Amino acid sequence: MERYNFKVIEEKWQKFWEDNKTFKTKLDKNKKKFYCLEMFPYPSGKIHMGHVRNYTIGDVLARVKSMQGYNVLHPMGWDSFGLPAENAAKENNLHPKAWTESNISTMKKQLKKMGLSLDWDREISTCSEKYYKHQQLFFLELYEKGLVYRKENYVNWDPAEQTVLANEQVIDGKGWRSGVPVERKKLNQWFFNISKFSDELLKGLDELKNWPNKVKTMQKNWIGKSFGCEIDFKIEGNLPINTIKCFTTRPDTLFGFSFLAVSVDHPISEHFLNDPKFIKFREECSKTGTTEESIALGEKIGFKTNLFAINPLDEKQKVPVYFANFVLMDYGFGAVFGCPAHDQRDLDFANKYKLKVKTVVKPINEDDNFSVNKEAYTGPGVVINSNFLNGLKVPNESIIKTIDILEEKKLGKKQINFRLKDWGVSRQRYWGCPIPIAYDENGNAFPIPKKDLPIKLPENIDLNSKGNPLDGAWDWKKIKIDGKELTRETDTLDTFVDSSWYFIRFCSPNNEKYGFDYDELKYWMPVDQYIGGVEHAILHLLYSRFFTMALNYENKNFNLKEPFKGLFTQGMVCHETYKNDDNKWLSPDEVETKDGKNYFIKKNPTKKVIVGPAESMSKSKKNTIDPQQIIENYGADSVRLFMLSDSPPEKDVQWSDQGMVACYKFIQKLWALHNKIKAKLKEKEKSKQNTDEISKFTNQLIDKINNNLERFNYNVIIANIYETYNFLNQKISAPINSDLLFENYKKILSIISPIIPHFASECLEDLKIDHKIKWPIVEKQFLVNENINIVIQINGKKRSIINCKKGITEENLIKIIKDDVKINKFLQNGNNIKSIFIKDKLLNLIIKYENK
RNA sequence: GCCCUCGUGGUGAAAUUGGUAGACACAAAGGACUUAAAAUCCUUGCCCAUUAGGGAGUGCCAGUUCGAGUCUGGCCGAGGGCACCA
Repeated sequence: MERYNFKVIEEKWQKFWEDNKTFKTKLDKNKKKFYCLEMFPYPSGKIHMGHVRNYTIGDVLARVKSMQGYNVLHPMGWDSFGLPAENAAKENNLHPKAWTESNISTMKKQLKKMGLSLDWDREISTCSEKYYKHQQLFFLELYEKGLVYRKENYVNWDPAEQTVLANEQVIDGKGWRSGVPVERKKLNQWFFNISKFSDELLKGLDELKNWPNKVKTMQKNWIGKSFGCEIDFKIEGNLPINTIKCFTTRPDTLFGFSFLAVSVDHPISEHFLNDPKFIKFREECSKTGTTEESIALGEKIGFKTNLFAINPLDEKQKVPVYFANFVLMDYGFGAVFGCPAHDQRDLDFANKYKLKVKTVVKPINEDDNFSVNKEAYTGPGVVINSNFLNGLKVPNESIIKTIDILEEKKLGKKQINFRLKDWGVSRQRYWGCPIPIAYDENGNAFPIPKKDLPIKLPENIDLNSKGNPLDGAWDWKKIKIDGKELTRETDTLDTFVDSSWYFIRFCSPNNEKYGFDYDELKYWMPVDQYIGGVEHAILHLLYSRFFTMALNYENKNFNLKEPFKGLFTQGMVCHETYKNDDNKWLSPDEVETKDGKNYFIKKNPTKKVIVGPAESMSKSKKNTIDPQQIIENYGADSVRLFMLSDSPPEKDVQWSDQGMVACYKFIQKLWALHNKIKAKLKEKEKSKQNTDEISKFTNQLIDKINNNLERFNYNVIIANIYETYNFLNQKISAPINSDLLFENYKKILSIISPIIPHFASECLEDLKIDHKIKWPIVEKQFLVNENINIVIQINGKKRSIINCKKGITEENLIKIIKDDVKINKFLQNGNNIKSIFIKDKLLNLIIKYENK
């Protein structure tokens, strides 16, 4: 027998699949569809282990569904706009387009080496004008529907990338990609009106039964719906300000009112612009708002005005008005009423400026003298010290009643507020989708006529200019529309826009007229199973949901609200980290170990290596393993097997060289077994011995795997396959009926084929079985076992296991166990006062011992 | 601070509805084959016992139950998300 030569065999089958267009998909209304999609990659240069894991999980599912008779759409493309291309262009003096295309070509080859069942005829690339021309048209359509608008706004400015970031892209006050503290800057920006769909985005989550709760919770928190009311506070003072509007979720604490705080960007600030002290205060706020320390400390600072706010429920109560750094202009009305006793933030502020703290809610168990000093009380209880509100139950009754009172007196009204803000999509960079808008000399915006689309990116451009290279592209910028001289918008769209509809494009990737074809959209969408990293829980997944709703808005033909019916978020691939004594990262290639505990530097084996914990693979920590190397060394099937072994797919998996080798060896063992089986089949054995055993095993295996597939327990499926090997390898030495062996082995091969497709195809061909094999159907009669193990417990403790006929009665079982040595001794000195009998499973005898 | 998830051998982990805890694999130790190594195969796995067997045991403490990894309450620990959101 020859060793299994994965190099030859994998190449052979990959060529076969490509030549035969095995995975090409067409719309076929007679067949049930299944749309399986993995998040498409950014073409950074090479594929990484994260891709390998993601695409293996998806590929297994796509292949299984296809074998089960579904018409499977399983496409792949490239999220190919983005800043790294511009940076690489500067470094290597290579145009972003050339750099991107070269990366795509490399990565495509790598993906093909994995043996994925992808329909490459549907390949798309977001940086291609064939793709983005439709995006520009969508932009104009949304503009017409009023879902896109332009406004001057404070934005998150990333000084390293010289561009604007969306709120979602700011993490701990830093740019999500650059890691540099974000600054505040006022700019004219294009926005998508995502907040219009706040409620819909929130409610839609309830319908997504096949989404992980974790992701739904994250989106729910991000949308941040809160129920409360708006209140107009009357203002007294020497300025022409009559009222300030506030939003509050706790109107029931109005009698604890002690100050009113507004944002420095609040409209009333215009009355203070002549006050140098205020200007200075405002500068301080914009600085502290984004620096690291201020976020960590959360220090509250205020600027006292000479205005006073009047409590609407008690006109005698007048409190000072402050500007405060903690009040955000873009939430609520940019103003809050301060009740320090029942809000920690307000309490911190009140303590700093020595403001009154009046307790108006007490916990149920406390008496009326309860008072707050250092810690605000935010829990449930009863309203006190609040005149006509006294005695109301906090929170539900008190809040609803107070709102009723305020509405009745026309002092306020019920209000629901969302945390979700509109999505700023303007980016000051070259390598992105141009925004189809131009301006006249007064800055008025004009949409570019649809017939003039696409607006292509100019290719000759000075990438070394500061800021956005498009600003200097005068030939491109100047245009004439209907005789009017206009200047193009030079900002490009956030690349998250590109990925917000690519799953729709895959349905009709070659439709030149429009972004999709309604017939195809209707057949393929929604995506049945979407698979990707949990890091996109909010950004990409929320934007995609919004974009789908926006396309659906005022369009009866579209008829799709949620793009992803099922979502699965896989864990990351981790690896130990290594450092030398200069605290510099070392790659796994640079270190070696003999005992698996102590690591040394390869070039200098006397130097010890500091081993850090396993972290997700990243270039900066140098703890990456190059999939290409691994595939070359062990083959795609081995890597696929390893990616699914050991850890459940939703959890992080730790890379292990030994684990990888074990998978490689297992395939070799499977090949040896295959050859033994092949030899056995040639014997044409007619034996009827143990004929049921192998059919039972196979059918129970199929049943188990079906269940595990449904629950994404891929690691358990791999364990089932190991069990199968152990079983067959043992049974093969005894006589087996050849016909039965063939039938069952065929089923077993079909089950493993989605996981290790090259290997399985080779074995099938070797036995002259058609490679287009179907997923086996469980023959239910084999799921039943005639003999069964029943657990015998004495006082709840396992004492014996009895093998007997299925369906045995309690009486007969008791008769049998009386002769069982292990059990008998427990029955000797006691009375059986009770027994619990679970048919075919368990018998628990409760024995009372006397004299004990 | 708030919200969510998770704690099972030396390691990664299994265990549909409460019913044989540790499947499957990695590592380790011992053994077989071999002149030797590699490869392969077998055994072991916490405590007591020569064996037979027994005991403890799923982060900790209680509870419900004939029976708890699984259910309930409290505590401890780890990871993730959000964070002046009024």
